[in-house]
Amino acid sequence: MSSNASPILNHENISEATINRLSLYSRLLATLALEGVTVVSSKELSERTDFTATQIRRDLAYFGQFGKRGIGYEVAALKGAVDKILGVHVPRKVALIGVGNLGSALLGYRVLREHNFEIVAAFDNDSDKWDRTINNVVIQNIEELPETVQSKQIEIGIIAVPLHAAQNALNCLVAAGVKAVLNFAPAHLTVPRHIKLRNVDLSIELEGLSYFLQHQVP
Amino acid sequence: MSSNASPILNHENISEATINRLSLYSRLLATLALEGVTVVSSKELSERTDFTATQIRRDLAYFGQFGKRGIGYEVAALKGAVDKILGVHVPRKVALIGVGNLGSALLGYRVLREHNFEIVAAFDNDSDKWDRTINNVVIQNIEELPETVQSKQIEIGIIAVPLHAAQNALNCLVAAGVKAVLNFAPAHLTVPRHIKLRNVDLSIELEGLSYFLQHQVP
DNA sequence: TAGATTGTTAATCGATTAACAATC
DNA sequence: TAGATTGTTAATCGATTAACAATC
Repeated sequence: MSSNASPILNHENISEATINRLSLYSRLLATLALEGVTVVSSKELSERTDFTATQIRRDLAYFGQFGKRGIGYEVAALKGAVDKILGVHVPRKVALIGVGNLGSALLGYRVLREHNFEIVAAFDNDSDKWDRTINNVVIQNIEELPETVQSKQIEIGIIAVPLHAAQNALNCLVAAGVKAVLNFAPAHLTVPRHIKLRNVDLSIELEGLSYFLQHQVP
Repeated sequence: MSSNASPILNHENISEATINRLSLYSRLLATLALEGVTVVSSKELSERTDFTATQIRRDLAYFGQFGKRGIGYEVAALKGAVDKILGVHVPRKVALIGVGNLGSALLGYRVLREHNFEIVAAFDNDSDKWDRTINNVVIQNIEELPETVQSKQIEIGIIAVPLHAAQNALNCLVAAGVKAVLNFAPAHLTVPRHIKLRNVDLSIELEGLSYFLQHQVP
């Protein structure tokens, strides 16, 4: 009745590339479900992605056996399994550091909510902003961060401060006890090993495009 | 006088990982220059990044010889060389597809300008928006895209439309002749091989954090 | 049963790292 | 010269792919 067969093994060594691909599989499976597809083979999945059928089967096999030989994968069940592996259904509480243009936008950003990330506290070092409310979140003094992380059981920090303030924001978050950080500042930040840092860094994307355009054969 | 020794070899097979690291080197070198550092060794660079000294020397060696044995690298010269490899100084013209919240924000976004990406045309399929001007860019009917790409020598498309319209936007851009695309829609898009597609996909970052939190040893 | 497709092993490929000769 | 550090080769490591037995 409850969740079935597939025991999600906690292999230590799943590569980040594999996890990123799982994200794409989840999205593709959602699309297929909308199209009314109920069963899909690794070959069909590969035709709609950049990945080989073998790689897809390999990625899934790290976590269990989800298919039927000779048949393929049941779309809904596989989507459920992948989402469970990713842990996307577990709600996560977030502290936002920096309530400027970007930070304010993030407070109302649907994609965060859709992934069960809830911003439950926001901080800024501009005292004029303290006690103002955006999207039901009160802006606080950064000094209150440790206590708030504790009392609200916050696991994640989002950095939306200017470049020069980013490393300090990160240090505050780590000291306050968050476990993971999403960084929007275009800065190279240093984190202790037990903290997961993910960068949303437009600069890298733009420079990647520049390189491609510069070096393509005309 | 003009640019010196380092002939930037157009190796076919530089990995994307290497290019992404070059971006970070560029940023780190900028920081070092601000700090007044004029010469730096690969060992010192490695201490301020996640990368080993060997890997840094290896990455640079793909493109030429930039250091002095026994000494290290001259910060300003190396930054110049890396930026030249990345092609960041070459101005690029951009067409924006989708002038909603995100698209409007991108029209005024400094990071694009700082990387010499100039949005010179914007398109939307809402006819109410046509002929309105944002940041000196007139919003056009998407049907005018091919002609505009041609006449304005646009190389890059930015997709800022809702999920369901993203693949169509991409198809239009490719048909119009752009060479590279930056996609902000959280969609898995299909491109011909000769087009470079880079995704700014918050979903992947969020799901990566979810996975980490779900599977970390407590 | 015959055909299809998975899950997995073994082979290959590519990227990282260690080691070191060249040289400042 | 002695010490330091690069650029590069060879060894290692890890990730992808090919091949195939298991099985629906």
